[in-house]
Amino acid sequence: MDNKTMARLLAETADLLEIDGADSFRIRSYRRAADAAEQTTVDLVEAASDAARLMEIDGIGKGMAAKLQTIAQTGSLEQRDQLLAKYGAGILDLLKLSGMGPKTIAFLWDVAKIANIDQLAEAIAAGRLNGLPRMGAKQIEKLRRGIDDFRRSAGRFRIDVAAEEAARIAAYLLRLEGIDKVTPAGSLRRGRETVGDLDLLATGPACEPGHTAAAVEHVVAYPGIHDIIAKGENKVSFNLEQGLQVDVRILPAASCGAALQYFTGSKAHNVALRQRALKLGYTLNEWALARLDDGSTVAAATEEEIYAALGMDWMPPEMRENLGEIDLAAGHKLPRVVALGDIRGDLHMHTTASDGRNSIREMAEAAIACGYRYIAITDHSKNLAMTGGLDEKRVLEQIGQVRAVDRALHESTGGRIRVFTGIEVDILAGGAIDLDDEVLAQLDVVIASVHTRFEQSREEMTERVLRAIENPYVRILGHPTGRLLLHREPFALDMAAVLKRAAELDVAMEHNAAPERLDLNDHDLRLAKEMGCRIVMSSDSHDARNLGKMNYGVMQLRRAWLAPEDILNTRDAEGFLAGLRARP
DNA sequence: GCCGTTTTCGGCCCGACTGTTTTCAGTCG
Repeated sequence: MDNKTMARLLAETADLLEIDGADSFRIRSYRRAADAAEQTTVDLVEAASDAARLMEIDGIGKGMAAKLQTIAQTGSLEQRDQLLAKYGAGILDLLKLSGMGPKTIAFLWDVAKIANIDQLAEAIAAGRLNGLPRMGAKQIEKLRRGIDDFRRSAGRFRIDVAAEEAARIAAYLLRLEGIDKVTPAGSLRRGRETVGDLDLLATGPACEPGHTAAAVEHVVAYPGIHDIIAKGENKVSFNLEQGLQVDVRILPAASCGAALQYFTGSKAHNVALRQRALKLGYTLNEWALARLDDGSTVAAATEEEIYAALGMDWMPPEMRENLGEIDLAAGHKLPRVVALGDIRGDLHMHTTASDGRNSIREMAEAAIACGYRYIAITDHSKNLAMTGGLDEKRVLEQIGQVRAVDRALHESTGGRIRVFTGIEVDILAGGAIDLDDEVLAQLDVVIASVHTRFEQSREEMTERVLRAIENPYVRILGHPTGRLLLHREPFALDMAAVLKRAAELDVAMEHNAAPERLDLNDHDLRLAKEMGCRIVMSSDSHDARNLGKMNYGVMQLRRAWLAPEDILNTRDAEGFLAGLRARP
């Protein structure tokens, strides 16, 4: 049991209590405790032996400490179990549907005993929701669309979630003497936003042919396994508790490169590569690149050798989608794609002034530790009231604070870092911005983001965003598609029109590296480049610890073949500011 | 259920937007 799981149990209890109509402040306490459990660096299971230690954590009181102890001991929580027994496990899925909140769920359970998504879909199809209070045609249509969205994403996992699982399993596998290396392959390695299953390649003395029994037994003993799908001499497949399927392949070191290449894919890339191999008189499979005539191995131990034997340069996994990379690699003309180390500044982050967890100075110091040369502090503006967003007066105060930190750090670190002032303003109906222009004029970076989801037509949504970026002080369009991965479809937005206008107005597009967002997808990013749109990579950190975590976002940029020069914040501070739209 | 006290109970982030209303409940951030 890790902190994350404990946090999940508390959060689910909060959801269930909310559906059950419990006191809203008590529910908030569970949410706070769940957040605290997820954020804390204290190992909760270890600390559970001493309630006082748990209570030192902000948001954990006497009651929560006792509950955490129970979870640590029994792996479960009574309130949650009872409510799940009452409503069924599927009730929590309903909460994931767009437009479905606890009140609606409770209501539908009361009047129609709807307890999961299938029952809701069935009730809609049978017209049993028609005529119910607050259930008009539009509301029902919204729920129907929510179900479609949910089902489309079912079975896929966000890349960061999958990567964490992969790391956990890898750490476990490496505990066996004789497994030296575990490498993730598949869509995880290619940097897809979501992955359907995990491919892990294990090598080492215990993975050599004829000696894999101990390794196989070690794999099947992994504690997180829900059920085992297949178990052979060099492959074990299983499902994890959360439904993620994992294939662990046990491979001889000699075939490592061939296997890595083969299982990384993509399928289309591999098909094209095998065709090329055949033309050259070779055959390529997961064991080796071999000669067709006598079957002798040409290359197998590393990917580089295999690509080289095929007359090609090695390429990053993100590029392997058969979109022209094979010919380019054969002609030694692969473009250099951006890497994490190219990013020199982070332009979107929050502090305790709104909903962040750290001060301006702490963010700046964390940025230095990441090797960044500049950051911008961009708290929420007043319209996002629940985050404690800043009004005009507080923005002006914060500008002073940021400048002071900038000066102080400039002196103490010898110009190691620049701290820019900024704000993340909200785009209101009609494209209005929720802060006065006179205040915006004083900020280095103004990010305009759409936060609220509107059930508006594509035309109206697009118009709204186009209006917003016409504001002369808006320099970056944030959350351009407003999507949250796996939860919601992106806003219906004419991205081509938005990108074109942004390019004309010199407004940069933000590619938000937060893995739940990754605001622009592969297609949008390619389009942005085509349109000559400036792109800014940012972390949207609410915690200093997330500041350097742009790896998934950068993988996305690489998938779109973007070069360092396509990204504004690969430049130095002056170059970055100069690349942004000029302030009037 | 947590917190901070005026130390034993009262306060706890709130504004925009939608749909179904006809004055507001529910969802979202």
